[in-house]
Amino acid sequence: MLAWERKELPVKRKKYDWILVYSVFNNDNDPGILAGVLNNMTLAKNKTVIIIAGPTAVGKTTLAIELARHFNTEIISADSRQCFKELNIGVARPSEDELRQVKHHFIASHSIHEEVTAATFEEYALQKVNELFLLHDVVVMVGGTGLYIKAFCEGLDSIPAIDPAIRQQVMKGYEEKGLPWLQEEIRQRDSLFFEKGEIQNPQRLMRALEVVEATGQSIFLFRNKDKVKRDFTIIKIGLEIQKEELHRNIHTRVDKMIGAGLVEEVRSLLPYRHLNALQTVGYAELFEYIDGTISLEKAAEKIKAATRQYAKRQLTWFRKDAAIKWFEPQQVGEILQWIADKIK
RNA sequence: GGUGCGGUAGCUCAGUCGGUAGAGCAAAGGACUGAAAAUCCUUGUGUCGGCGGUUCGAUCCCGCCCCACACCA
Repeated sequence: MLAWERKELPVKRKKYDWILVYSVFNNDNDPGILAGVLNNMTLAKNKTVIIIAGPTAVGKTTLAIELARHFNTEIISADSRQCFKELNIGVARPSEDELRQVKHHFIASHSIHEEVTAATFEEYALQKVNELFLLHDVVVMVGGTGLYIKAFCEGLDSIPAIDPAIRQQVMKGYEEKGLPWLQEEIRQRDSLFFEKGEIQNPQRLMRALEVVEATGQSIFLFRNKDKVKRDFTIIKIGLEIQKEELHRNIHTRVDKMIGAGLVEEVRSLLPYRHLNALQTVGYAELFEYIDGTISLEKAAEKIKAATRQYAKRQLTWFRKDAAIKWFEPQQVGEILQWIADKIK
């Protein structure tokens, strides 16, 4: 067991490699590892991340495990809900058995009480990937959260961190005074966003407002800078199946989740229903059932519909990414062949 | 068997004092750089249960029939 492997080092990633070297020197005298560190620092260009994207219930987990075993490597999940340790059944976390087969990261790694965002993921995943590159040439990333994958591949714009007090004040204003207030604030402070932004979308308006308040600049002025170029190769694979089949998968999976005790899982999270992490398909609907507003059958129906809609949004997002090569989940041979061609 | 209430979009229902109809949800398409399983935008859809009658004109009024629900027998 490597001494550094378990530690979450609270450092910026620029310094990270040096800290690794330092800890390897101090805690581990395996020369192979040291060579790996040095090798990684000088020859990072030969490293590859294989990303598997696609809608929920298409079969991403199974393929990811197959690929990770083939390359004898580990998996970084890119899923905005499976990262919460309190959420299990409802977010279709990989089974114990699957997690035992291949080591996963960003699964049950955070708490619903933490603030986890695309920026959190970008930092976490970059750090993890560099760590894994010490021992592997290939790392597998799987997930359905398009924005997280994008943040990992291209980076987010460097907007300064916003004072939580400002954020709270903006959210409070919206809760109390509603959308017209938000629109009026934006009209006065950020005319650029008012003209070109999503003026009906409270979340975007609030973000834009907190950015002008904190920086004095329109959020749009932070945009469109050059994409970050990562010093490793990225291969993107998309999984897709016929819509009817996907819907069938979704429906049977929802029934299985409820059979597996999802209602109890949700009931135990009732005190935290206001948290962002619980604004999640499967949880929101069962809160209504527990409230007595709707029947269990109705809740199951709503979960199925919401999951179908979610899958559709994922597909809309991923389809516009021209870098993705699409396959059916069972085309493992073709996928491996395609990867081999890209890597060599 | 009798009485009552209803039959309108895929679903739940509104409506037309007679001039062939509209909401929500679902569906389809799309957007989306610190909430992203979130949030937001756009777009259909109809033999108005059936058959007759009255009327220039019926989904609406009248008659009969069919179906569902409730109650009474």
